[in-house]
Amino acid sequence: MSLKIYNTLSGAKEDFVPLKKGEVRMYVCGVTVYDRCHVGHARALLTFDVIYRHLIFLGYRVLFVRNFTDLDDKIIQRAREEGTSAEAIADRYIQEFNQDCAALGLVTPDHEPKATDHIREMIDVICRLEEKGLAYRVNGDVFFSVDRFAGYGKLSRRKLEELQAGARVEIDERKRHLMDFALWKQSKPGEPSWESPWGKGRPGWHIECSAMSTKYLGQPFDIHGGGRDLVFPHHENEIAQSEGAFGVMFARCWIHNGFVNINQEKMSKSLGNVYTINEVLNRYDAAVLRHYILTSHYRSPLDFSDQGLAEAEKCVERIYETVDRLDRLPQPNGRVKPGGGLLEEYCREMDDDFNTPRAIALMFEEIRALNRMLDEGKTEGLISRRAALKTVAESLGLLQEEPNKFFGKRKAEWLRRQGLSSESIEQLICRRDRARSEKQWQEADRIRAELKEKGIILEDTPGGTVWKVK
RNA sequence: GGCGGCGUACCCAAGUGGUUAAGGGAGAGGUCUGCAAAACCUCGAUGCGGCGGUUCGAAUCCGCCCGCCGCCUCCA
Repeated sequence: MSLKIYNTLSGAKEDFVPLKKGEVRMYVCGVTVYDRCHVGHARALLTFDVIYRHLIFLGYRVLFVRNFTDLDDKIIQRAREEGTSAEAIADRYIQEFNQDCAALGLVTPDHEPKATDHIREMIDVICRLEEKGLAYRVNGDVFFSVDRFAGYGKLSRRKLEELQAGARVEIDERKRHLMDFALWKQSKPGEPSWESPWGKGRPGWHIECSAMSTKYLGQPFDIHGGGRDLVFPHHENEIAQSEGAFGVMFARCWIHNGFVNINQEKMSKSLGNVYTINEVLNRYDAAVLRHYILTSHYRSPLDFSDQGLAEAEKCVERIYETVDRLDRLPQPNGRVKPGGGLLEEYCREMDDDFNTPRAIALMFEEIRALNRMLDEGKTEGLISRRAALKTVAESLGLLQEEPNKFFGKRKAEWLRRQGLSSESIEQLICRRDRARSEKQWQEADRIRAELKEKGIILEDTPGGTVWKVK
């Protein structure tokens, strides 16, 4: 049993063997901080969060780096529009990003380098490229010379001729080859700029990831990830720069997540169909969004919809309900060894290119089995199976809090919106219980209907009446 | 124009050569319950966009066709 990962570089699932035994070095392209993050970002973040969690589950030490692109045309433009500095824009959206990540329950990378903190390193890489004849200057700009790098196109499986034939890029006459790209740009007035061997300017987009990944992870390193859209040109160019500069392989395994669509269309600002993470999390628990995203395989396109979110919410409630039931069983002292076979099956599915839909299916099969045991009062093996279920749910990041807290949050939020107090509800429940004990069913049902009007559902359990939100 | 992907039940979504095509949601029937709710049980695609082909055997491989999408330009 071993981990297999689909490697964009080879176009096939491969056995994953890290460079150093027991240790994985992973770099994931982060965000350009010029606006709020949307569910597309959430998918990328969650995909690599789960990949990270599975690597940890397998017992690897993981060194995880995710960058911030805080230097970019869009940031500069935004700053101009708002009459502020690029730095202020970047800072604001880094903060927003950190809030989103915390709300999503993501693990924190070991390093989150910012491009602007690594100008020196980028300049060093560009100098190396110049020395090797892979870069050339035009006035204050420096370009990478794609046809001097033999492997250009190997990640996106494109040939330079094909790119040339179909390119719709604006032709920059100063470039030797149409696909040459900027390593360093001469700064225009009012733009952020740094001193360099080529005069005042700023780095091109791709060079930051080459410089920062190598700084924190060395070269080569094990996993490089990001959204599908980054395959070309971003990652292709990173490879060209890094392998060109250092003469050794850059990243060994490339992982790319699929896109989020809205009604079969790409989510984009121009189409006006963007859901921000914040908007979704105002309406649903983070586990709901996570569950929704993980029920599709990470490489498939995912169609985002309100109906999908609502369904995911029911699934997540089911998980928490079951864990809640299980948690009422005795809690033995000391560690319980997870049992029942779930862990092995879970591992097998996740080892197959992170098949989270299958992993979730297994979890629900176990949930059904455990609920049945609880219904029938069978307890043999239940404690260890509970431990296994929780381990799996935690490893997927779907179970990050106690059921009480999960349901409590929803109740509190509902009460706040409805302007109700929990006391008033408890009171009604008390009255109903009294009516029930006196077999005044009409009165009891009237109170239940009254609460239902307010979106509150009652459950009469052997341990008393509990209430839930809708 | 080049490259790549997708089309599985009412909806979402696994499965990529071999017993009865996962799982979830919705729906129907049932158990439990004063009645409910939750949970559990049962049912649900003789068929995997269409047509051919390869094979003892295909949702799964090949060809063609139809429909949809992405990348080639900033983009998760």
